[in-house]
Amino acid sequence: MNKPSKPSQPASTSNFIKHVIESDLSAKKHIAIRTRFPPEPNGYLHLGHAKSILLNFGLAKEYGGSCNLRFDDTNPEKEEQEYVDSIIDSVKWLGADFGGKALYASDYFDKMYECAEYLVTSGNAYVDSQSADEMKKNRGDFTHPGVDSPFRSRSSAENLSLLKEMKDGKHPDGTHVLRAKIDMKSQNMNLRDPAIYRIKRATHHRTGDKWPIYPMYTYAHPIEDAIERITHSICTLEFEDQRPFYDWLLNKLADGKLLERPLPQQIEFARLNLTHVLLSKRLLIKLVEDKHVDGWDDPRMPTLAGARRRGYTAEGFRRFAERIGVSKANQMIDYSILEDCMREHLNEIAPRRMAVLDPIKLVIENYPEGQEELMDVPNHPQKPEWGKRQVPFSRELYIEREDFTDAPEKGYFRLFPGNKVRLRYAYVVECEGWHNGVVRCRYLPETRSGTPGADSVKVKGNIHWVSKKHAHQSEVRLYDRLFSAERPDRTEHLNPKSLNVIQAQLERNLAGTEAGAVQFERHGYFMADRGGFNRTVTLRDSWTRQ
RNA sequence: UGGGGCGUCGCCAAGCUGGUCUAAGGCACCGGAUUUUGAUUCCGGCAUUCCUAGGUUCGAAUCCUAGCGCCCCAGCCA
Repeated sequence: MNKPSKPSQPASTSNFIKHVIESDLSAKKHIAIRTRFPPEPNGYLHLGHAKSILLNFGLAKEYGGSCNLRFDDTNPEKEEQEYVDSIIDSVKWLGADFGGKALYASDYFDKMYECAEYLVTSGNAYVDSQSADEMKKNRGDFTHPGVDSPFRSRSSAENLSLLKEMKDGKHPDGTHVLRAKIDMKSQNMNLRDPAIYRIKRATHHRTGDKWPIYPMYTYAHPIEDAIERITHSICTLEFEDQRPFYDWLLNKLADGKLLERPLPQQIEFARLNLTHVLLSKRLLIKLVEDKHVDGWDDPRMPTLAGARRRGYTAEGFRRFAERIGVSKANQMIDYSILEDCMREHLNEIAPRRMAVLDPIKLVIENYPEGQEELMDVPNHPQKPEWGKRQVPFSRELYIEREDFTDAPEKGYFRLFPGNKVRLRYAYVVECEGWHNGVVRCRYLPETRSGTPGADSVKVKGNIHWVSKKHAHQSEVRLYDRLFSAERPDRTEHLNPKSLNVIQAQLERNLAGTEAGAVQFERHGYFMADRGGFNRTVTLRDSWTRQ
């Protein structure tokens, strides 16, 4: 018997973020690092978020620092408590330690507003009263510099009273916006006086109707980081152009003594791209609303809630994150890598069971009618310490339709007339033929597993079975990828065969409330869910692949 | 088109203050061994080459120059 696999211990490879952290630490810039995972509560967490979560929390753990879970709830129109709850749930499930207390950008609204007044009085921000269209027009484009707003030169006294009026709800939505005063001619579009506060009469899921104005992400995020004393603010590549503003803002505010140094540093990495999955929030919502799937936690969904029901494990995700690494080069990861990580972990933790998914009957003609035996079956062939269980054996069994053929192709070594095969953990049988949909064979009594004669007859094939009389019928959901296209971007790419619900015959030990992950031998890993089993991932198969 | 990034084996990815790089590791793939899961495990193989072309140097994936390719930016979204 093989030794249990040793836990794969990938020498945690280095990456550019670790270099920055290590040099900051050795330069004593920080005594300990603090990172953060800052989702907007406007949807369910998906596979892409897993990379970010594992990166941020992983770094904190590796360097003995900490990592905050912070909701970036600055746009009340899109955000809901339902999302907050599901996000917390998923983050915990992934095993991330955020100290048990989630933080909220909305808790800093007062401080942010105070900072805004400072910016206005120090001449670094102004209230613009152009329409959105005018602002857009005056921003210019890649080749043309923007032009200053006619309101750009308002006095700071006027700006301050206008800002206060905005805050006090004296102006309708869209009539004014607070802008940072930087450079309308900057080559970086983000520095052409970015909007930092807008008037928006929307009820916030936490602050209710207290605020008629809300800070923009661009403005809020750096302040959130600084307030929480984040040392390394890790985000995805598309925010690179935002970094100059991040630094500009924080330095102004630190100069004004509104924030403390050392200031957080933004670092960008490439987001996860996976083949065959779609992570666009808009389309994910469409899948749910148009009932292409059964909710956000449908096991086919690329959400963490769905992955969990599918049977994916947090440890599997950790291995995945370790495998794919972190860099600034856009990556396109094949979905099979994720599956392989799950398979690798499940192989270590899933007890083995027998289940016939596509049953046909097999009758052992020379086995006494009415006789039953209990076979000792190991719960995990590589882990004898997991013990054995007893599985009833009798004259009539279910076997897998695929395990019999009357016209064997070259290389096929399972059941066909004249061939011998072992009924796993039981006897070797010889196939006599096939009649009325029933496979007939004779068993060799001396070959019972575990007895001295077990190996007296050598066979290549080894198939699983379930005693017909003792079988436990159950619903099993076989999942395939949701999208057949490698890079799906519309519902037309949906795989019509992504779900196949069947009634399977399981060994009776699978009945009842036994939970968690199991391996159906020779099939794959399955997760008990809602009265049945979900196929998490199949076993590797070098035969049908040929 | 202006700006910001990125380009090392089929997919990721170390290396990038020049020599120990005829380039680490993982996945995939190809052998071969073990195996009562065509699974697992084990052992072996797998880039004279680092987007291209020049240059600097005794010596370059690492420095310089010029190209090429891909990604991101013109929300009162995040």
